[in-house]
Amino acid sequence: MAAGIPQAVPPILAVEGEPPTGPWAYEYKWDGYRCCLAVSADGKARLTSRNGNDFTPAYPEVAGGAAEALDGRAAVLDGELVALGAGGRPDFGQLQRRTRRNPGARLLAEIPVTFFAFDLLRLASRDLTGAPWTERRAALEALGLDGRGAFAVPPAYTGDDADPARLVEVARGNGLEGIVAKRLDSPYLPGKRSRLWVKKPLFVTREVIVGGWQPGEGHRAGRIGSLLLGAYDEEGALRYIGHVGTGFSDAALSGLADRLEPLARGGSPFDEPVPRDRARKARWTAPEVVGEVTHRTWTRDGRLRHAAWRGLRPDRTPAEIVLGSPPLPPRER
DNA sequence: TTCCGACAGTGGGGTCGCAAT
DNA sequence: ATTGCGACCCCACTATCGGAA
Repeated sequence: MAAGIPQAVPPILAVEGEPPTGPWAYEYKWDGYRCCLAVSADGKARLTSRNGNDFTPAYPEVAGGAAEALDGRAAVLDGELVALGAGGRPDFGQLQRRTRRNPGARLLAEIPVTFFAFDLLRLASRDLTGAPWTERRAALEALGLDGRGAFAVPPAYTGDDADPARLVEVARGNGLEGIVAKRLDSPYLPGKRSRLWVKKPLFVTREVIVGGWQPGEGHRAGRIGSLLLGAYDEEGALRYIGHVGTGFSDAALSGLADRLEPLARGGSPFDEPVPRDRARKARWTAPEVVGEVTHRTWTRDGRLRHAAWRGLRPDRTPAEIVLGSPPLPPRER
């Protein structure tokens, strides 16, 4: 451990649920890497991931700019490392393109990252984790970090500004992940999942066509591991839109196996190539089963990101499942 | 008694580095 | 040179268990 740098604090984790009303603050939920930034008084800094890995070398503009931004004050900050893409929206795919070990200068220039500081856990020698959120927030804002170098202090809404329903709508309209509610009097509980923070992520519900499946492993060996999903484009071609491997109960898994078994066929039903490592393990089926999934966004390659199975849609026929039809807005869940 | 939080284990998309082919 | 694999990141889930409420 380098001398002088305060120890990283494991992040407090939010539970998922409806944002409470009352003595709560609301912030937007940012799509990036949750990180702890610890800075010593002599300007040394370390960026630590949620699982305790050292991200300092991968994002030198954050650690390197910390000393200047803090003007020689030792501090420990909780925040989200975010890559801002088109329109200033967080772009997780861009963030992933930044290497961990050997960040190249070219990539650094092309993909700037910003550290969104949203909590202050230590300032100089003072431990703030036991202080209420309002006090920590005031101390964070007093640091004047917002807009300095790679740093931002995203807004927090309290009092009259604090209308979670409206903030959810704003988040939806701006392509953000959702909102997080934090109780005004809450201390910071390092490493704990706590009801003091409540996150409300946004999801899209989408109907999909099942074009095959992949066997499971471990305690799901001999059963379905994941489903290969598709949808028709406007030209009537069945496009491959990714996999879903979670959200099934044991009963749903068995039901799906029964439903898909008579539809087995030798080759892919998709009208475009499925990635080779996926196709290798695939068991193809006729594209006759329609189901429903939730997901957050699309990847650059047109795959569902963070998809979860919701259930069969026997009321729908595959021909109805067309991409490019009016997209459903993200739905609250 | 019920409920909640923590944990383990399954699955996804993605990137990078390294070893095997 | 290509491929496969693991280690990381983000994440959504199910199933289970023990302790708190």
